[in-house]
Amino acid sequence: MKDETRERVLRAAAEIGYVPNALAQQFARRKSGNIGVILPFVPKVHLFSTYYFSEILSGIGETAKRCGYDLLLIFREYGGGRDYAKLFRTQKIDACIVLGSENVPEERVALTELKSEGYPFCLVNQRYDEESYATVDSDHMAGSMAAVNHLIERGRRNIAFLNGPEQYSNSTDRLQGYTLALQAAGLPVTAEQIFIGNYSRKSGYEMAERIGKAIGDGVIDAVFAANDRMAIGLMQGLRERGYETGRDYSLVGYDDSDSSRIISPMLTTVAVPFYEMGRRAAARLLDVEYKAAGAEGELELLPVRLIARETT
Amino acid sequence: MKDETRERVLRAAAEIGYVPNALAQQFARRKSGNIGVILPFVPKVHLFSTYYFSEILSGIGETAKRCGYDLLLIFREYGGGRDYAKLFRTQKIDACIVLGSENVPEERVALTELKSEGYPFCLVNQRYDEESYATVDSDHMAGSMAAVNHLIERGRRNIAFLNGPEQYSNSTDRLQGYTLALQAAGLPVTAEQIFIGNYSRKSGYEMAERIGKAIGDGVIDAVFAANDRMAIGLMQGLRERGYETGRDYSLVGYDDSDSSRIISPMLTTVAVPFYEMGRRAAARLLDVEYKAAGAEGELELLPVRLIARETT
DNA sequence: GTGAAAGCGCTAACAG
DNA sequence: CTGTTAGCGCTTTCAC
Repeated sequence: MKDETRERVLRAAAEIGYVPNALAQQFARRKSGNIGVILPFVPKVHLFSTYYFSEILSGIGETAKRCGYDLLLIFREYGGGRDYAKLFRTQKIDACIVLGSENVPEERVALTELKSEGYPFCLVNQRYDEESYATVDSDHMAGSMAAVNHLIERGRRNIAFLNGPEQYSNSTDRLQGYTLALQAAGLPVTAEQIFIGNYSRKSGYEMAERIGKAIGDGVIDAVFAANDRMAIGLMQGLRERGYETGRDYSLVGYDDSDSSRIISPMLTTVAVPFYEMGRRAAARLLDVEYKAAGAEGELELLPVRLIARETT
Repeated sequence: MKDETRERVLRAAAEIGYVPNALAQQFARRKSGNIGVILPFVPKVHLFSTYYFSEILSGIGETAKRCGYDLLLIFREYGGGRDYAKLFRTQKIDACIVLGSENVPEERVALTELKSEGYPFCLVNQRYDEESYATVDSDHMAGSMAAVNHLIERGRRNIAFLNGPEQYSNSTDRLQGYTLALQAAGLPVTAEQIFIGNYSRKSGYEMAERIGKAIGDGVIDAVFAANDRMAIGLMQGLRERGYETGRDYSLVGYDDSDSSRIISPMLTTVAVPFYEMGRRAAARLLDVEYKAAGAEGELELLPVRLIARETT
């Protein structure tokens, strides 16, 4: 339109103190301008305390802001439903990112529904091999192989694995990486070397009883833990039993969380680009340029990096 | 209305798969149903990584959900404006909670505007003595006194204080508590004993040079740090210089963060009810019952608790 | 207790 | 390029 007209309108608007009403805009446009972030229910732990979510969320926030979207937080609750599609039907959100998704029946139902109804969504840090959803994940298989290979290079031969629950692709990916690395090195993979926690520090701590015994018996000389929290809990538990990293066993964690740098000895771990994962998930949903750039594949796998520190 | 009518309507709605449109509801009601949470810009640190915000946010989320509100995250950006009032004018939010507020001119302007226009908002963990805003804070003066008294009881006499920037009431409150406790014990308060960091681990780490020297000179035998992150950074820095807690100095942190339990030796600290603070702030804004119960005062001060651990 | 209708403040489509 | 107008899907008010 004519510059002068624009001027005139703008001036008039300023004069009467006009401010557009976002509610009316959203209504008329039939777009909420919100991107929903679905957060899992984590009992006891106040969710964000986990480094993991915090970083991803920050990444999402950065991109959402850049694209003119607001971030709507959806807290799932204990035993609460997963009617993600309803959020779209009621138009509360235009797109959504699912964090902490887990491969259980009701989650699969919810995601299938989202997909079949054509709502834009993206998973972060969880893959479903049966079904192809837009996903941003990191290469945890490679990360796990790197962790185990690192232990092998350090001369360790009896490497235990402290994994998380199998409903997370994170866990199964790591198991695969662990197994592959051992096999490649010609080392046996035995069920007795594999322990399952729940990614909490407490579960790592409690595992110290069994793992400590195995170390004492000389059947384990290193542990690869599927996240830093469990690694740290384990380290503390083992210390109480008189076992020290370095002297009695080597230890590798996963996530490169703040804690891994704080504890002593500092934890060797695998750095995951959580922030970047959040950014990409949001960009895929919101950023026209990013879409145009052809992030074709349904699954993006980001590289991870081993960070060698004192526990190895 | 008649039960039968209700039934009939509900049935018809189910039949045609009717779902209310939240956008239209919000528009017609002139209520967004959103509570905004304003997050400070923290350079470098991806905000949520801080235990502090994570906990508060979880508390807000719990209450918002209970009251039927959604949580809209507002990320401030570097150098970005603080036009909080605009969020209300555009009707994006019905109420808001300001996290990480800091006493600087432009923030005061923004808050004054909110108040003068009568928008409902609440500050968390930051007080303004000049102006009375709805606020939920913890009793950091008492917490600091408890920390310092604890050191005194342990026989320490030359207690340094590693504080944060003065634009946070947190910092000034702690300074006051520190000062009061020393005075009550008849100990001198000298400027040489007071150090200022910025609440980051790095700033604590860097302070180890000066504090280490003071310990070496025998003029300091204990440090009270205004948060755990700085305490931990300091501890690491001092360790590199050959000073160990217990043997060479005592140390008290603040926040009772996860990290305080993870490091070794475990950090004596002050527990702050962050989660509860978030809950209350939200309840004050949203919960009719809570309002009715008469949370009259503009300022709520929650109690904190000293947690004695190994560093003292 | 029920039905009808007038907005809410914008967007988008269309005529001038 | 500009001005006009018909909705968007609900809530609320008002008759009945």
